[in-house]
Amino acid sequence: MSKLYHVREFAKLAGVTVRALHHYDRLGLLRPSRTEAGYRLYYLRDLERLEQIVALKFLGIPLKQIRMMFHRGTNGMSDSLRMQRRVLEEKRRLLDSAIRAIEEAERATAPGNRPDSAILKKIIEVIEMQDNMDWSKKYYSEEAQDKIEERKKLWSPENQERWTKEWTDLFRDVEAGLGEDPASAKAQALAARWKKLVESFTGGDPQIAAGLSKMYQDRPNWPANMQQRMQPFSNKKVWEFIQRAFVAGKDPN
Amino acid sequence: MSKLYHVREFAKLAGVTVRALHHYDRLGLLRPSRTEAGYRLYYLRDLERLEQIVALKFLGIPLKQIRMMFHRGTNGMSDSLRMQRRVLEEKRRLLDSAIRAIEEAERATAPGNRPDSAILKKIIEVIEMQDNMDWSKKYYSEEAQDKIEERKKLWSPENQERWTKEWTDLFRDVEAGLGEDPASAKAQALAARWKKLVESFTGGDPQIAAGLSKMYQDRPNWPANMQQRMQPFSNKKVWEFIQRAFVAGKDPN
DNA sequence: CTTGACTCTGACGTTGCGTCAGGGTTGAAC
DNA sequence: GTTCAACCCTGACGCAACGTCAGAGTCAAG
Repeated sequence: MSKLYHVREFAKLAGVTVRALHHYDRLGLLRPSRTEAGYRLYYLRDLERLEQIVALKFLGIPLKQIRMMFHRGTNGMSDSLRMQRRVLEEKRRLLDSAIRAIEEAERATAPGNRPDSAILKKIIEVIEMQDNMDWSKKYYSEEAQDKIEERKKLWSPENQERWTKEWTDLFRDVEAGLGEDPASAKAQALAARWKKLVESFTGGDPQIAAGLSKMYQDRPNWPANMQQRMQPFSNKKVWEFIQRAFVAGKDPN
Repeated sequence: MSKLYHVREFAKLAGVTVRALHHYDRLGLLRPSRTEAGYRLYYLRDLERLEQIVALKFLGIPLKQIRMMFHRGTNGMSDSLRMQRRVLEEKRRLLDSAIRAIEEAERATAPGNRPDSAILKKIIEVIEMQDNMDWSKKYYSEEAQDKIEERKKLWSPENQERWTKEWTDLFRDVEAGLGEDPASAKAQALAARWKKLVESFTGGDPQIAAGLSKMYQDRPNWPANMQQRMQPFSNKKVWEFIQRAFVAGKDPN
């Protein structure tokens, strides 16, 4: 009874190409029987197998692994699926952030036809910010993360540029004044500028400030590109000077 | 001034591998100068280029296309990005449905360690339902789509199986009774069963019914696998008979 | 001069087929 | 019996973005 199919028929039946069937045959995923002349012959029960292959492929599972799943048919299916789900979720994370990067760049450069370089700069900026956010997350409590999300609304490109400039300037000024007495008016003025800049990030929130501090403590474990970007601010003497200035300011006897 | 870098240094600086730099060189994406001995030498300005490449690659744009974007630097950037966004969004759709398929299969087979074949069956079922939903969408109005979403809650595996069986049985019964008078009690009973089954899908909603009708009219354009699945219900005489029975039922003089 | 740390090019491997190319098979029409 | 269209077969190369040797040259230090 059970009808026999030649490749083309069978392929159409399952919605795949002939070449794919050849491929699965060679990989040992689905081996049909043969006519004397060597033509492939498929039975209907092969269709079930093929549908399973197609389904697992749709889930992004590599053919070799599919073969293994069939081969040593030990019920490892659900484990494989759990793993695959995590793989796919990770892929989705990356996809999402790529899409968001394009969206933000489009929004930011929408008015007027900016030159390509401006768009690219924006894209790079967004991507970098995303993965900075990503790894810096671990330093902040859940609540602090939410609050940062709130404050991100203030992070316009102009503001970011301004903050960068202010930090650079301040750092240079402190470096130049390292000889001063930390309790001096000059040093206190620098400390005040410093405090204000920190607050422009924390918004005065103590939880955000706590996370920021934790992050700073963990400098040695920062990813390479972050260390790179923080290079201009790596002079330890500056940090120590500001630290002393704060102490001197708080305890004025 | 502007420092010169050897491959390894430069690669570390940008967070890519040496091999990748070789590759970009060969593809003409980033050609460094060379020492007399043939060693690659990178300048700092090459870093900017490289960062752009990495960024575009992150967005999933193929290297060849990146090269073209640089090469004929005509401001096609924003167009490329718009296109790429759509590509990525499509990918995300597929990813999402793969993830949903796994999730649903896990939920459906969670209690107890089902054999692999049961899990696979569930996966296939979910995938097929998803893309049926996908293409059938175009036949329904927005409102009808929402209502269908509502009614999908009733689509338990048991119900689906039951409906399939009832349709198959009914179709067979009508086929057997094609000789009857459409106005006869027997024919009217069949028509009533038919009507009830349709309503089990539409829930009596006229908008859903309208979409269903549109879909039926468009049979010739159904995707192959759907035609395949509808094969058992393709006997035109059955549809015509039911049509006549409905007419006879409505107009009983 | 040797050694260790780099660098170079060339070439194969990976993933899932698409796409020829060269050559049999089959069933029907002439 | 032949011929023709329509299929079928098995290689083998191509694609994307590098990873991974392999064999060989370069450079600075000891």
